[in-house]
Amino acid sequence: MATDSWALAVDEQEAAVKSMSSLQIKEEKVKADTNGVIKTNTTAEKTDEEEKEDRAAQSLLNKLIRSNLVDNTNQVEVLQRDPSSPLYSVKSFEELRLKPQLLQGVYAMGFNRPSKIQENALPMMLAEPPQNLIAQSQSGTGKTAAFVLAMLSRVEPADRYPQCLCLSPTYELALQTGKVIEQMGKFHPELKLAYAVRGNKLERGQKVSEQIVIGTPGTVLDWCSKLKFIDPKKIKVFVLDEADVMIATQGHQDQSIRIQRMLPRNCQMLLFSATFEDSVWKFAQKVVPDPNIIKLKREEETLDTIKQYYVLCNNREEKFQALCNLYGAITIAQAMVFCHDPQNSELAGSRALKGGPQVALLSGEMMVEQRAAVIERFREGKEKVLVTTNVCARGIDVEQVSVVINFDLPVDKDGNPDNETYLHRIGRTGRFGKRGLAVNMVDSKHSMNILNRIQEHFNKKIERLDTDDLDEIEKIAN
DNA sequence: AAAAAAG
Repeated sequence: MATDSWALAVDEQEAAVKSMSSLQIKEEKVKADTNGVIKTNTTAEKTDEEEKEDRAAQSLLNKLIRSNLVDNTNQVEVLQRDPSSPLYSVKSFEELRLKPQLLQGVYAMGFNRPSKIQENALPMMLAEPPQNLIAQSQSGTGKTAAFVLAMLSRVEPADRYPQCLCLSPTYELALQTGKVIEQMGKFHPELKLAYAVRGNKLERGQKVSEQIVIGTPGTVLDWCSKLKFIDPKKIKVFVLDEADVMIATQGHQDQSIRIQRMLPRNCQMLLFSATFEDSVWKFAQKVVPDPNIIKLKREEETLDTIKQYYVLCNNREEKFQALCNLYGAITIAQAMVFCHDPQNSELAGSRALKGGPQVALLSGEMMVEQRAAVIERFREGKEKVLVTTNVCARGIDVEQVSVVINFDLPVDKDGNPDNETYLHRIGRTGRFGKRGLAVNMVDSKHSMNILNRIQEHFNKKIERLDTDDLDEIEKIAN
């Protein structure tokens, strides 16, 4: 019997018929969901503070609504480790038999029905006994909400110690995901969330009493081992967001795996990411025992809503000039400019964008308080352009971002193209069905070569753009 | 190369 041949089917009936393989796959097409429009409540005058809260809530809502709308033609592949168990897929949240407070939280966030990935992932994640899951699907398909829901449904609010642990690759993403957890869990008054991130210090000997912990790898590792703020043996659900960077050798592998080893044997592991490079994918299957696997195929289709261009420059100086020429176009909405390192961000911000009032810098070198303030201002639209590094390449969700500029193309430490980071970076735009624009700056034979290899990898033409032709730029930006 | 630590 060939264990590696996946049975393909257009619907569940066919999948059942074709179950001769020990592994099952389900593939289906879905139609766009047309409902789910949410309106802002614009009644009487409100204080600044209230308005700020409203905006934050609205943006969170829009983000989550999106997961009900975006994945219109995607195909889902489901691979179950246990072929004898039926392949469940839910079309409503009621079918999941969630705690009433949690269901209330789900609906309060504007969810009407599960997104495509959630239809399959939720029953798998909530099954008893718990099963591990590795899931790949592009941004905006409801990954965050899916694993947040899994954590919230497993948690026992009466127990005052950490039971669910979620790791994020960056400080900013941990804050963002934490907000989703808080929102969705807000009808459980006794349920609390702790942020295990840089700058969040506890007294010696203190214990974390919050039931859910979101954090970055270094701090979480310290809290679990050296500082003993968390008893890792009591963790029931372990989530790796942006899982591929979390377990990649060049990423946070060391710390993530050390944390994983401290967890109990029966701890449920959930890995989510938009990208899994081949070797990382294999490693993921090695470190996660008996995983269920879900893939939302056709990741290249995300690129269809994003127009990609490149600008040819002769040297770095010309890149500054080109970026300067683009300023008018990119401030129509909001833009993110990605640089190779904090120094280049600094230069791009000061020299090309003149450190303008609309421009903000964000890099890992900065103090966390400052980082939190900058990302908050950018979310609120107080800054139009965020000049940053790979720290913001993944997961950061700011709806108004319509332009991504790769001031430096993404490369790994050997100087090879970093296709995964490229996809994540340009995925900061073109969301919610909106059009997005990505502009890549090329300034040498070497970087042209990198760009060509990125084109080949995604099999997508990246066209040349002349930054001296302002009419053309205006046209594209609109 | 960036990020990630109370080192």
